[in-house]
Amino acid sequence: MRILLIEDDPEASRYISRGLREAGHVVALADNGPDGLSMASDEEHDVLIVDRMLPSMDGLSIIETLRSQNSPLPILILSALGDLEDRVLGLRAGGDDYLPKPFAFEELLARVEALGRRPGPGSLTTELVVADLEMDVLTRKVQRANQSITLQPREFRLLEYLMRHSGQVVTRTMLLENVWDYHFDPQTNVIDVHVSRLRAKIDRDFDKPLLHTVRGAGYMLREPE
Amino acid sequence: MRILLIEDDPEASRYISRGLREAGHVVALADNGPDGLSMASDEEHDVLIVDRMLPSMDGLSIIETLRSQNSPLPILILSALGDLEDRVLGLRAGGDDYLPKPFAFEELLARVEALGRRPGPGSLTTELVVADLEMDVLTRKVQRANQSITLQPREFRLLEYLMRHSGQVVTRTMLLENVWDYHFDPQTNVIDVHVSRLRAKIDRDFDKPLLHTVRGAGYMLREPE
DNA sequence: TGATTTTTTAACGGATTTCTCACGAACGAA
DNA sequence: TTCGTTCGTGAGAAATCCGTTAAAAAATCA
Repeated sequence: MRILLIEDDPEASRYISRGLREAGHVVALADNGPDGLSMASDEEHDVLIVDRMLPSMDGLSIIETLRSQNSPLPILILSALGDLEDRVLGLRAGGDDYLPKPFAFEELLARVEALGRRPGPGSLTTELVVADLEMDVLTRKVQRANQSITLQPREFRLLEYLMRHSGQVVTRTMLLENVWDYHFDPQTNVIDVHVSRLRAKIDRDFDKPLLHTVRGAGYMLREPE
Repeated sequence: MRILLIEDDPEASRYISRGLREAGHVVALADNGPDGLSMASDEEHDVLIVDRMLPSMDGLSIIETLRSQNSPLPILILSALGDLEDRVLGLRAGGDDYLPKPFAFEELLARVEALGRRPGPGSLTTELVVADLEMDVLTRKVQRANQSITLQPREFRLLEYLMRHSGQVVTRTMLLENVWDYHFDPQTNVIDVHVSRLRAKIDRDFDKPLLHTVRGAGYMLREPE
């Protein structure tokens, strides 16, 4: 795997790159923000590891710049700040994972490899189609049978997730995790309520329902027979 | 993957175990330290997830005890304490990875799977086949001889478990643990009832039965001669 | 800030699923 | 065969799950 490491501290840099190489990866180094950014823009790498704090250009700025250029590169943020708030900041800026320093090298390796394995955000399609239901993620337009449908933001995320997993059963846990960003069970029926409203919009006025409940398991969006 | 979870908070416990099961793992639960420790000593698990803070016996003590018994079990520590000192303590005690609460469920999953040294969810078998009986775990479709079969959720779990252990005798205890999440004997014939109904669906209308009872021992799903 | 929109919670009914119970059948040992 | 045990099945009871509505809470925007 080709990994780009942006890290100003030479000692940390040597330690990390050495370990990654031993694990069979190809590592490129940048010891400052601007250099790192231009290297990252080349799209020659599979994963970017970036230090949160850099002298000239902050790690977060690098991430923001890359994301504004629509770079799909998976990014792991290293930081001396371990608190939740900082984690959230990093992930909001467009980071994919966050590792507080100091860390066990194994942990770094596991996360980097996990990031590299998954298809980056850039590889996502922006136009989703299931039967006569269509969604354009960029313009946020949704149509069924060429009739335009207006969705609330949460309904939109819900439908997007269902469409990206059409033909599969989507469990409640998956929805909480990916549509609500809840990492616990809220003990309420939020999901049911939103599914109900979504149904009213995409299924009620049409012949064949697309959104099916799989009792005891979750929901499934699928093409009618 | 067989995962042992030691967690006293029932809500967290339910949430985590449910998600792990949905990802295709087999989860055993302990809600206190001593129970967890004795279960962990059985060497029946591939990964241990343990809460750092437990009422009676601290998570760290469990880890230390296991390590002193030379257990090689990979251990993931969950903790509300996110600071460095606590991480180091945990890893020193013999933990392999450390995850501060709150966490994204997918992060937990990725780490657990990394620890278990198995390729991620992609390689999990989602299509099970025994003779002319087929199950797709993702779409929840079950067919025998290309005839579609509708199962209730519990029947589905039961059949999935039997198929994943086809050719082996599956005991009642195994079923209670893994299909019902019971860690005690309910003193009723739940299992018999469900096996009976499952048989009606997968065996009754077909020539060769696949699901056999092994008197005094349990059941076995296997290919006909 | 206050008004409006959006999301979440709560309550309840209906439907489905699961469990329990009772009893009969099958099995194996003497 | 007979007896004790284990297993299978049908039917009803109990528990659970899901959908809807309305109202409260939170977020957004002017």
